Amino acid sequence: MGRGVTLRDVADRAGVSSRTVSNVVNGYAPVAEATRARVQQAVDELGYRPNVLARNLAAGRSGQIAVVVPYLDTPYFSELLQGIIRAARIQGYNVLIDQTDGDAEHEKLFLSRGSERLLFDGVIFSPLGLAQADLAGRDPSLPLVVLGERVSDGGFDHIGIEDVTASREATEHLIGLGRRRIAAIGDQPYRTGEAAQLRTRGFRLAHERAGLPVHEELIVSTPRFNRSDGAAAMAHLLDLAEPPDAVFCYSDLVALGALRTLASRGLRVPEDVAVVGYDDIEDGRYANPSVTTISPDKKLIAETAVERLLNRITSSTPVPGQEIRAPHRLIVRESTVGREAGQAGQAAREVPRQPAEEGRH
Amino acid sequence: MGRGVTLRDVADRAGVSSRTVSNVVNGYAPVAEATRARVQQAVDELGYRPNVLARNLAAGRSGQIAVVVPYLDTPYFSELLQGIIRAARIQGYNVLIDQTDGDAEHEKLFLSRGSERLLFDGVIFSPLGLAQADLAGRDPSLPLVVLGERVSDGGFDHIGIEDVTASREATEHLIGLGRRRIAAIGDQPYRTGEAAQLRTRGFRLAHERAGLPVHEELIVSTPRFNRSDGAAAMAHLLDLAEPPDAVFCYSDLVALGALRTLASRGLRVPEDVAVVGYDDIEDGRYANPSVTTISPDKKLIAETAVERLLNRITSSTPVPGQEIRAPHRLIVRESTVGREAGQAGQAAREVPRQPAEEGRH
DNA sequence: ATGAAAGCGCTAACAC
DNA sequence: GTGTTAGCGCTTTCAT
Repeated sequence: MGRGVTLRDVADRAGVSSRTVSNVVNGYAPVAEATRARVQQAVDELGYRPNVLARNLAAGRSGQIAVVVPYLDTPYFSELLQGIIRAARIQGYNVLIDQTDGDAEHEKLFLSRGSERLLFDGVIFSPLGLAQADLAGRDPSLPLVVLGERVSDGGFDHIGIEDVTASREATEHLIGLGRRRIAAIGDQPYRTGEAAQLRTRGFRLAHERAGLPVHEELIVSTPRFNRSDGAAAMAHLLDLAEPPDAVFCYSDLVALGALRTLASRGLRVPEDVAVVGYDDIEDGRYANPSVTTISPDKKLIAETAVERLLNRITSSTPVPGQEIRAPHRLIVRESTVGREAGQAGQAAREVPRQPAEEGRH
Repeated sequence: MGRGVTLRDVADRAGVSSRTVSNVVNGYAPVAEATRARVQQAVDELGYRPNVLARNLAAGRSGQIAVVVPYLDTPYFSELLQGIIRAARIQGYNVLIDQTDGDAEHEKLFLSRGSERLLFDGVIFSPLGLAQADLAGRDPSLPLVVLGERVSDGGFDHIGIEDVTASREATEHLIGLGRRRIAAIGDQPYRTGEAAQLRTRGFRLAHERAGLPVHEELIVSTPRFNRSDGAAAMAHLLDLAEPPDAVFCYSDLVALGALRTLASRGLRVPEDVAVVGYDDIEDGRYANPSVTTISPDKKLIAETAVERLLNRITSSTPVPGQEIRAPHRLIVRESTVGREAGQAGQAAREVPRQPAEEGRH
């Protein structure tokens, strides 16, 4: 049953050469209708299945792309991954997953090793531990698309949203609500925390434009962007002499953690503290209260990443690196404006609604 | 830089045959120390990297396993996947991901095609659309481990938890709390809804043992196990003349959706309605209220799945299919017992605690 | 302990 | 249009 039936077997059976069988199977060169039928019949009878490995070896390509993310169980990445897999499959590519746990060494290894040469034809990479500078040490022959906040050096494509703008908008939303002691959770002042730093910049910029002072003690750093970090940071903020009346969280996960702490302390959201997140993961839409957030166009990011990468892979001439900006929106939900009157008691099949949506960019 | 340096190049450089280089690189046969050093030096100088494809073709294995799940963005699967990738990597295997969207045809295709012969050496498969019977039509030569609620037919290994027992325990927990109108969300009475049916059986069993009647109108079916299904089902239940005072949800996602509806309706959890979930995903631990749940040992499931699969792959003799039961626990959290006194106002870095934990099985 | 050589199964020049 | 054939880069008997 398909075990070990080779192209040659089919060729013998059909009384043609392996070349012709190859052509029939791949639809490459034109083949006479009579021959094609004969070959096809032999293929069916023998249950022939091409050996992908051999094909790839001969063709010098693997038909696989690798996706490297820090954490797989982070909703943002799994949602992105889902889009990437769908897009890749349409183009006939398989997707190999690697998870780095944010470890810089692991990430570096992945880029430097053409090691797995031919195991994958290109990489979609979402660095975390890696600093911009580390990207320089990569294998230049490896087609690469980077997601997140690194900047293209010309040798790869980079896709991201306008972090500074988005963060400014998020903060302005809070300011517009009349909040004046606004905290920020997620800053990462060290070398590789570039995403975080952009968000902090936007946070400051919003204050600046509004002529408001930034309360430095309300900017708290976290090692990661996850729930427990958010919960701990929120606890810290609430223990301050003058706690914040609003929080801009650098991820929805952080926001969810913060909400958890607020609930434990018996504080009301948004009355006592308004909360904004970042990423628009599904958890945030169903959280209680639902989370106001910056929503990057993940589907577009995924599709563009695949498209650019395949373009790089198949192009015979070097492709100049592009900086690509994906659009984002601020989605306003309960964690900043509260539950709208009448939202309780809806029709049976109705899903929690997003009270308002404001398109930007 | 690594482009096209072959074994033969290294051999020439070191003045040995390619056989010897192969031995050195793979550490197979014993090699004289002097030769090994010379070869190693040539390898380093030339920046030689083995071509995985060629190696695999020659060796007749791909060094890859495929993992097939219905949805990637479902936390339960992404958490599982994370464990699988880690375990596989330790054994030197790469992981190829496929997402079926629960489509039975897609799932069937995957099993029947030795199509991608040699693209992966085996499959870890979490079927959803596929019924037990469909598993029979698979390529018998493909090493297979099935996760979830199908039963091994002897040709593959199956890993799952005791669904009936777990569901009974979850329901008994609710009964023990004095609830008498207990609903169940997630039943799937059709052919392929086997996981759901087991849970419904456990649900009934608990009632039976307690000498309590099952309120049939409180068992509601859902197409999937996700948040929106849970939210809609809960809305339906609340619109009944006699709404439930407790709900057993067949996944944490369903529970999260239900919680969302309850909050929108202004109902208190657990005072008005107690909620139990299934899967123990991270969202549930940080939800507000945190979700009491059945916690399968995901790490063990992932590791066992990889171990069994690799065993199948490397074994020269046929391995009889095994039925493997992974342990589970009922983890009691706020959604059934409420917030413990004094939980509000804890130390800064403290993460929301699980009020109580009860080991079972 | 090491070398020579035959494939693994397919693709793609190169001929006819 | 179709056959011939030389690899793709590595593993692996079989000698030595």
